[in-house]
This record gives sequence, structure tokens and C-alpha cells, in this order.
Amino acid sequence: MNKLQEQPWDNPRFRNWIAVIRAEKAIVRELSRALAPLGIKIVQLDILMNLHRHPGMSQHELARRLLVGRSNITMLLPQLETDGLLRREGDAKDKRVMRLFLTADGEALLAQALEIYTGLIDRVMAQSTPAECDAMGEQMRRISEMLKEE
Amino acid sequence: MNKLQEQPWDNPRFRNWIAVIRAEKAIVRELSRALAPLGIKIVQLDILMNLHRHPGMSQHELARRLLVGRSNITMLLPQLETDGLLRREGDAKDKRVMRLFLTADGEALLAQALEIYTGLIDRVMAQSTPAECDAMGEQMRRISEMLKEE
DNA sequence: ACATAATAGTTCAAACATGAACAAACTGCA
DNA sequence: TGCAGTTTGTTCATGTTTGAACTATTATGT
Repeated sequence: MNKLQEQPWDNPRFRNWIAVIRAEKAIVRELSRALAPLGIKIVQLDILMNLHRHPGMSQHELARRLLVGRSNITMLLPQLETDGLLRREGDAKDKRVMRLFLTADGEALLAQALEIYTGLIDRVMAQSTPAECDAMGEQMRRISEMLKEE
Repeated sequence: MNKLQEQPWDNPRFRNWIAVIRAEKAIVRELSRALAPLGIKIVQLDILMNLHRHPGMSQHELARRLLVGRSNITMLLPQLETDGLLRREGDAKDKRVMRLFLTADGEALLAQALEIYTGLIDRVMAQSTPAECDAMGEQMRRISEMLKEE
């Protein structure tokens, strides 16, 4: 009963998972290249996106959403702030928290970046029918849900 | 015609892609935790897996498969070598290339790690029917194929 | 055969992310 | 009120990944 006799790569589930990783890496790589002319990286786009959807978000909440350490946010923000893409305001009631807002420049850059991002995703997802794409999305959401509960 | 009026998160394709990222991050995080007791990280498991399937692989080829810089491999190998998990042999015909092989210890550790890995993937993919899972794998392979050609 | 180009691996500095330790600010309960 | 415990953001040391420059070796074209 040697486990290596039934190799993981013979297991469809495993092979399909490997395919997910590969595709994800390929897309991330392509997106990085496509964003380079705008002078931003993917993490920074993630920040802009989150602040657009949830203006006034705290750094802690931002870190949590991005699945990233709080200290990482602290290191990332100064650049975006001096680039004039966002501003930080001390919360009125709780002096510990900093509330984050996009500036007009931030919104403008975000719009450009999103055009690139959605363009890429549209091209990539056009490899599947809308139904297939939705089914895949559903599976992924179930997975996240399952792992969140553990 | 303001692009932000049709927000990307209203686009099903985009939302489904976000779901992919989230699930992938969650799985990677979980896998990291699960591998910690064995004293290896995901990159190192990737290396062991590749060397098991393709003994005698060169460092360059390994880097290409892992979608990682060559220098990264150079930095990673010494640890694995002193841990006795793999050995490096100079190629007989081409003195530039180093051929990589797993040791018995490497194979043994790989077997343990794969049990953890496939266990996790099985649990995660059990969220979908085999047919759904295969469909997803197919989509992902098409995406990788498409991006490779560019 | 020889010059030129390409390739494998290494080195090194810089970019980036992480987690532990910390200060300041808040909460809640006696 | 006041004290213990929690939370927010920062700092810092550490570890990881990268890309450019370098050496050594091999391939190619004339």
C-alpha cells in the first residue's frame, strides 16, 4: 500500500488543482506586465479597488481584506500618499485609527487600471462559456467558504 | 461613457475571477500551515515534486517549470542539499548544467508531504462534483494555453 | 578554426512581505 | 474612577524573491 504507487498527478482532482495554480500564476504575471506602464503593482491596485468600494476604510480592515499583514499596509501607504492617490485622515472618535480615502487622482488612475484589469479578465474568461465561468466561480466560493470555517 | 458606471464587480467574469484568487490564497495559506510540521515550505515541496517526476532535471529547467527566477533556485538548493533531500551532479556532457536528484530521504519526505497535500486538495475539491472539477480544470488549462501563446 | 552569440549557474543589492515587540488609545468591569 | 485587557498602527529584524551583472561553458556561422 505505497501511497506513491497511486501518484497524485494521476488523481484528477489534484491535476485540476495544479491547472488552477498555473493559470492563476500566468494571469498574475500578465497583469503585472500590463499594469507596469501605469506605475502600480497589483497590491496597490488592490488597495485602490478596496478604497473605491469602501471609502474611509481603516488600515486594519484593509489588511484583513487583502489577506496581508498590517505592517505591510503601513509600508505600502506612504508611497501611494506621496503619489497623491489617497489621503489618510485620523478618525474623529478613535484616535488610533486612520481612515483612508482615494483622491481624484487615485480614482482616475484606478479607472485606467481597471480598464486594463477587466480587459485581461474578459479575454481570459472568454475561454469559457458564461455558464462554465459561473460554475467555476461558484466552486471557488464554496471552497473559500469551507476553508473560512476551519 | 464613464467606465466606472459599469463597475467591474458587477461583471460576472470579474467576480468569478476574484473568487478564484480568494480560493487560491485560502488553499495556499492552509497548505503552508499543514506543511509546517514537516519543516518545508510550498516552494520546496514543488521542487521535490518536480524532481520526483523528472529526475536529473537541470536547475534552469526547474526554475522554468516553477515559474521562478533561476537565482531563486540557486538560493533554495543548498538548504535542501544539506538537509539531505536531494543531490546535485554535474552533467557529464555539459559542464555548465547541474543535474538534480532526490535522495531516499527526499522521496520519503515527499511522500509524507504529498499525503498532506492531496488530502487537502481532496477535501477542497469535494466541494464540487467530479464533472464540475474536470470542467474547471479544462478551463484553467485553456487559459494557461492562451496566455502562453502571447 | 575563430569570433560571436547564447546558455547555465552564481552573486549581490534592492524590493517586498512577515511577525514580534512596542506605544498610544480605547473598552469594560469592579 | 482605575486597572487589566484589547486594538490600531508603527518599527524593526528577518526571510524571501527578483533582476542585473558576471563567469564559465557550449553552440553557431562563416
